[in-house]
This record gives sequence, C-alpha cells and structure tokens, in this order.
Amino acid sequence: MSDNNKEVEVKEEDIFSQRLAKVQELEANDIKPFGEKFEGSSKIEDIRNSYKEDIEELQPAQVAGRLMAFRVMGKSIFADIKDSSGRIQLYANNKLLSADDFKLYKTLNVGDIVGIEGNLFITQKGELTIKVSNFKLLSKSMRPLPEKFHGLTDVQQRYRQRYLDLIMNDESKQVFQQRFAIIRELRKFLEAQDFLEVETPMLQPMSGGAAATPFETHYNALNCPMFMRIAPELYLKRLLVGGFEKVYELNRNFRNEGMSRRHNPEFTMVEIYQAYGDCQTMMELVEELVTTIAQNVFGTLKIKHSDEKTIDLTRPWRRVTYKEVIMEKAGSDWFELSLSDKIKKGKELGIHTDDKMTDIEISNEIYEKLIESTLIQPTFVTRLPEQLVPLAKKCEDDPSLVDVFELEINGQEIAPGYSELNDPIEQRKRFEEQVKRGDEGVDESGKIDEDFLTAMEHGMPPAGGMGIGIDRLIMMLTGAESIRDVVLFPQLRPKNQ
RNA sequence: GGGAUGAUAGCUCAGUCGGUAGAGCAUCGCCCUUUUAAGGCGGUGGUCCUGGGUUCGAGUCCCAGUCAUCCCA
Repeated sequence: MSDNNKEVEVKEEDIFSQRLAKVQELEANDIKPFGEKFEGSSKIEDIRNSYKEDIEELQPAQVAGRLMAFRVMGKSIFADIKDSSGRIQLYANNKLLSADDFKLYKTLNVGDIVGIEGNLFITQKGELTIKVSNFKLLSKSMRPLPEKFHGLTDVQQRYRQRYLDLIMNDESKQVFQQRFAIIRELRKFLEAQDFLEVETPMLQPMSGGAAATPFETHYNALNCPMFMRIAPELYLKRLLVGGFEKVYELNRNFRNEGMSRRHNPEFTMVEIYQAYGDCQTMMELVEELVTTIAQNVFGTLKIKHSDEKTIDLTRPWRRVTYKEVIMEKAGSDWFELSLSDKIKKGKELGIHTDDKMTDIEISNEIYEKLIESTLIQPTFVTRLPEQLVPLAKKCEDDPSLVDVFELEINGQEIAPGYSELNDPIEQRKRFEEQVKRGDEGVDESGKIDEDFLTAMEHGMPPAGGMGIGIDRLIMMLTGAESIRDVVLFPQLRPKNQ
C-alpha cells in the first residue's frame, strides 16, 4: 500500500510527530480528529447494571470515553474504553464495520477519546462487551499515556500532571471523588441545621484571625498593600454583630509558610459560628457533623488506615483538658515545677528548649511535639492557656484559661473551637498584649483591627465558633498520608525558573 | 535551614570493575477473528537532571547546583 510506504519514508521520530501526521491524514480524509457533540451515551456503570443475561433481544449501548487498551488480533480487535464511571470492553471486526471504517478503527490509539455504538454480548471468557457497529473519533490523543500496568508512579509527575494521575490511577481518582462527596455532605449537614453559607473577603487590607504570615500583594487602584486572608474569622464575627445567627464559610485560606506533608500554602477551611452557643455547642456540632459525614460517605465510623491504625469515630469522643494531657506526658507535678526545672525536664523528654522560653511556651512545645501526634483517636483537648488563644472567652472558674477545644484526630489538629470572646474591652486588651509580646502574625507596626473592634463595640452576641481544616479532615477519612494526595493541584516549586 | 534518598527512552525500570546505552510497556510495520498486562517477528525512539573536574575514556568517580520524596529544625 502506498500509504504505508509513505509513512516509512517520513520516518517520524517521536510519538507526537507520528500523531501529528495521523491528524493531518484524518483531516485530509474529511474526518475531524477533534470531534464535536456526542450525546445520548450511558454511563458504563449503568450499562453494566442494566444488562440482562437471559434474554434473546439485542441490547444496544452507547458510550463515550477514553481508550485504555487496544488489542489487535488480525481481523478482530478488542479494546477497553473508560468513562467517569468505569471501564468496558469493546469488540470490533471486519464484518461488523465497513472496510473503510475498520481501517480507520485500526488507526485508533490508546488515549483517544471515542464515541461508540453497538450491542452488548458476553465473550467466551465471560466478559460483558460492546460489539462495535458504529464509532466516532471525538478527540485524537497526541501524546502517549503512561505505562498501562504500573500507571504513573512518579510522585512529582502525578502532582504536576494530575490529569495523568487521574486517568491512570483509580485509587487517586477515588480519593478526590471522596473529597468532594465529603464537602457535599458537609454542606448538606449545615444546610439541614439552618446554617447560612456566606462569603467574606479573601483580599483584606490587614490580615487577622490567626497567627500566621500572610501573602502580601498590592492593589493598584487604591495604591495600598493588601493581604490574602489567613482566616475569615474577623469578618464572620462582624456578621454575628449584624444579626446573622448561624453562618459558615467554606473556602481557601492562604498562609505564607512552609510546605510539608501536612501543609499547603493554600488550604480549605470551614469556619462555623452560632450565636448564643458556646464551646460546648460546637463540640457537639462537630461530633455530629463528622460522624454523619463518615456514615453517609463511607458507611462506617471505623476508618481503617492500616493494620495497626484504625480510627474509631464512635461517639462520645474523649474530652481531656490541656493540663491533664500534658501531665500525662510530663508528670503530675509538671505545673508545680519552676521554669528552670521545666526547661531541664523538657530537654530530658526530648524537646528543643532554650533559656528564653516562657512557662507557657515550653508546655505548649511538649503538647505540640510530644502529644499531638499521639492523639490518633478523636480527642477534644480543652481549657487552653489564655495567651495561646486571643479571640476566645475566658473560663469562668479560671481566668488564666480560655473556654476552647482543639479537636485532635489522626495525630493532627482537625478543628479548633471557642466560646467566642464578645467583650470588646477585653478583646482590645488581648490584641494589645499580643502586639506587646510580638506574637507571630501580629502586625509589626502594632496595628490593631480597629474596624473589627468597632463592630464588637456595637454588641456581638455570645457565640460558639469553630474552624475545621477540610484537607486534614479528608486525610483522616481517606487515609491519605500527605495533603498533596487530597489537594488536586498542590503547590510545587515551578519547574523552569 | 540540616540530614538521608532519588533523577537513565513518552511511562515502569535495569545498567557489573570506569570501556559501543539496555529491557518491558507505548509507538510504527508485518502475521494473527474471543483477547484482556493478548501473542509472534522486525523497526523507530536517549541533553543518562544541569554545570564543572579527574581520566586515553564518565550513566558510573569527585565538586557545585536544580528538582523531588522522607526525616529533623
């Protein structure tokens, strides 16, 4: 055949050039390599479910998807096609298709997107298969897919070219399907509880609501600096002042800090506020919320990560005070020790200490470095030192503590929750102390969010509030070891410069 | 910021003592009408991460750097 001779002469060097030649030849034959609308297809999953084995009549099927395997056996061709719901085998031969169509069908490649029509049958090996009577090329793939058996394993490439990871690795795709099912359930739950989803600024004139370094940018029209939000808290509280009683915001926060297995510079958080509630209200809410999601998405409260690690979400969850949990680790006399003894003992326990650390810092170092990662089963750690949490109400029986919890699951902080501070005089004092201490994330020029304080001075109802780290929640529920496995396009260093 | 490990064909990976760059898959050609990681035969395909150095000769040894993974701070 002259066509073949021509191709040999051209001697294409790589797959892309070969495909380019194929595309040009298709176009020359009036076949569109990048086709158009192809409607009326069923999901492969539905085709499988509705197939009836013991009936005589033909059972037609139409599918659209990507070719994942292509096995040519002379005059007979088996292929696998994959859509969002699954995979099914295709069978074609030179009798079912016209000579021209069969010739064209033979030129298809793994990776091409095609539309298929045909009747269902069962092969000798017992596999449900579509006998192709008609097909349409919907998109020619110009580049080869990764290796069919091993898939794409290179982690860097899986993150940089996530679409290949999603095509090749079903486990990876499943995690993201679960991610978005979890988020849908979360919204459904809050909706049913009469919470209103709101949107507040992500671009803020000053960053507040958390201790973290913000991303800074510049707004040309106003010629002033702007910050990507590190938390929506201070705006949501303004809404409490404004009379919204049950609100939540589910969106991205940005923190200009390091990346790790547990940190991405942008991450998703839901913050929930309920007027006239408190810390206790929030503990009950988050228990119910997480168990409902687990039950609805996974059908179980026992989340197995490995043979050694299963997280049991059965209520009620353990509640323990911050002091108790530290004493469990550092000894019941820990809080009676002098600062120098604490430093000494901290060193023995294996944390890094220095002489400038305060009592509270060294205790918190013990908590963060030695305790947090051991809290695998759901645990509410309550009653934290006031200095650690500038936006929460003090405990009535002990003004050195605040009425808050940190929910720890899977060794990570999943959700902090507070009885929100609504005393504007106290709030101003706390902000000023923060500035004086030079806390991380506090504006260096000592600027305080006066606008927020003014709002609170108009009267903010007592309220319970909490934030749930969605990425970590999803890691916990799906068993993912890295935040990069639950974020579709995680941050990486740009490849070329 | 420090340490360990890695980077070789589009993908998954070998590469011995420093001596002509390899396999499987993919791709192209031929054979093959029930295969399914199809099979058989033959081809195409390489900035061995980058830049230096040692050497007659470097994928391999040395130095510096880039990117990634894990651990530590």
